[in-house]
Amino acid sequence: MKTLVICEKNNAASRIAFLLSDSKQKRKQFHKVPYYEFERGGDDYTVIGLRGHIVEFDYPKKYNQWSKVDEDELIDVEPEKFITESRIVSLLKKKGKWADRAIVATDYDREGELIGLEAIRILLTEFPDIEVKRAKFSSLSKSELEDAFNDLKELDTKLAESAEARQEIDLAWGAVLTRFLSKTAGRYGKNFISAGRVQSPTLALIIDRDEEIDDFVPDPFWKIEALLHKDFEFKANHEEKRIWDSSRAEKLFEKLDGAEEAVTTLFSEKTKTVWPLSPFNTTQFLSEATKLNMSPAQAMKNAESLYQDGWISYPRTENTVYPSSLDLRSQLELLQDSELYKEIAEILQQKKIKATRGKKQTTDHPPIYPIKAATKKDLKGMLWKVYEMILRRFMVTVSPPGKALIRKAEFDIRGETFKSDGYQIVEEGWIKYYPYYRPRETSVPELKKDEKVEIKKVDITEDETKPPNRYSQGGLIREMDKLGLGTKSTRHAIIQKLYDRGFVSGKSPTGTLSGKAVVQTLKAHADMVAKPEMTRTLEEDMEKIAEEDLTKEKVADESRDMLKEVLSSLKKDKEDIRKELRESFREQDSLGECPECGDTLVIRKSRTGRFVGCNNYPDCKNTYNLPRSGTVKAGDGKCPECGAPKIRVYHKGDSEELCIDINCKFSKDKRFRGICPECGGEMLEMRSYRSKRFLGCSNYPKCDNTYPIPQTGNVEYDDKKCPDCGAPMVNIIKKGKKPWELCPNPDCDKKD
DNA sequence: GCAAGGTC
Repeated sequence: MKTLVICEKNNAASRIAFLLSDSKQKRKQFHKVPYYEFERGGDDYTVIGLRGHIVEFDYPKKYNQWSKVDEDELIDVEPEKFITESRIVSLLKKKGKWADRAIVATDYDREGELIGLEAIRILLTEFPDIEVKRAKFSSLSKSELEDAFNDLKELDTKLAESAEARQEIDLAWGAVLTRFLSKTAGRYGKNFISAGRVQSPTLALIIDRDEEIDDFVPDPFWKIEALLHKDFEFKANHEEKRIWDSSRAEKLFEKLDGAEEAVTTLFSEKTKTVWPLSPFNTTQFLSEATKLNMSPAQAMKNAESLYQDGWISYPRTENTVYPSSLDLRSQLELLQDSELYKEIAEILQQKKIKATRGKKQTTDHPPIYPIKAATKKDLKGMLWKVYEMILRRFMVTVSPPGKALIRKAEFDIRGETFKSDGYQIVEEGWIKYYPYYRPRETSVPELKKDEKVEIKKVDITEDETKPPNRYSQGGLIREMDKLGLGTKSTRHAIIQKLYDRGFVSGKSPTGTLSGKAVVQTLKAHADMVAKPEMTRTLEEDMEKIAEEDLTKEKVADESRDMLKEVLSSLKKDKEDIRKELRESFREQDSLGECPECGDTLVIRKSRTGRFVGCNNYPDCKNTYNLPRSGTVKAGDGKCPECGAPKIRVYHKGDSEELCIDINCKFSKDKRFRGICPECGGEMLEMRSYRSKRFLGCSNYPKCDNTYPIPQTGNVEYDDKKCPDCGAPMVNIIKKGKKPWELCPNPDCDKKD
């Protein structure tokens, strides 16, 4: 029998072929798509890896013009499937012609079932006689695979259909709401306003937290602290940690002022085991990566690249328990060739190597761990940082626990009770391998009951209650995980999307005016998309579809009816929504006040690029040119030269403040680097379309003299001219290196 | 120029 095996991705295909053939598989290619062939039990096998979904679910092309299609009409349009991976499809067809049987061996989950079905549908349209089977396995181990292929099941079309229901619902709600909001606010092109089942509740989380912080009213309180001394200085707090009443605090302090001796009334100490951390799954990895100063999206990008190049295991996993098939000792031995060989050697000295286990145990993939040893020479920059964190996390999970000494002491000072809590690491264990975790230690000396302790001083300090913290990006990933929003593969991208749309900004995402306005509109008219419940209901419905208690059609129709109601409510208040959205976007995009008419200056797009225009156009025709590259935001105040607003231009890594009028003296002075030796004009520092900096003559296009300057390091100028060619000399200042001076002119003889 | 879900 000729068997075609269909896998979720090439990596899985290669491994499955390897394991089923006892490494006798042959790798082949068709239009650069790899596949694998071997013989097993007298049958011929071909294994193909897909690339996740090979078709895209979308509306027919003729509905692409937003202005020509009413959203009401769109709700009832039946989407189609478009092939997105044509090379894989042609390989499928070529092998379909050859095969008698197809075995779906994609990931054993809902989306995997649909990915398999998509490939099968393509096969069956041309070769309806192929027998279809499903291999169900939850890890890519030899024994599981053998079992699965010896006991083939049927493809679960109901499960796949439940995933299709999700696709239909997500597209309908996403497209209808996105188009309605964008059209209503007049935001077209890449300025569109989006909404969706996952992104909108996530945005609402951020906005809600912002509101909590804005509405927070701090409550003042006082605390009284004694500085004691035995062997060393340590602190003791009054048993009332927060004293709300100022006069009571005052009285207490007066009572204690001048006290010289504290009497120990209680002392206890014990040691506590500090257990090592559990293995990394995607959520925990991304959340930890915040400590590397990386956004989840950047961390994921680096992890994917490490995975592609064979340094780490699959980075998209929910699992926090290593499979029993992973030999921890030999894995550590293998990793000894890495930068951290010394630490790994220490860990290997344990008689027994045992790994910690996290709470989540799934069988999709193993937790993230390093599969190949790397040194700093192999990996640079952020890649190394991410690899090191994954390596150290793996080391920690197989390291001995630490020990902490916990001391509690209570004192009597003039009839008042004071308390000290000590926490000290006495055995580092795993902690020394993991610099990302630094416990806060406080020392309390060994004491005896009734022992008298010297008081250095007693302090009273005023403090106040604090609002909750903003979500860090890592914290947001954890919250989404908890609420079931998105998946391990999509959460980082969803957060990135909120940034890209301008709904949030800052390192810890904070809502912008437009983000706030969008959430407000959705809460008023489409409450369900702004809440995580929509996902929860959808999950329940999908389960019912898979179990045949509901049909996909029924679920989709009900959802469409709900969407219709939401849309009519939105339409009823369209004018209010328009006002609200426009106002917030105008304020957000504002670069300041127009000096001609007092209205708002905003960035406009033209065919050739961008410029600043007045919101009062056509009544006010005031415009300004903008630099070609960089992100432009409102600056701080007005230009001292001409009174127009200042702007701030952001480039990767730095920013500069200029007058909105780049031809104004203020802007020119800021960019002035010397005199052009060709025409006597001014050499200004400029940026190319790609944000590359260079020196250009202010008389362009009359004079086209330019000089390249270094892209890294700080560049300074000191009015010196090159003695040879007259170009302004450039001083380059790089971290850890002596500053050096150079002539930027590539044609200059003095260049060295 | 729409969503979210796979994967590169």
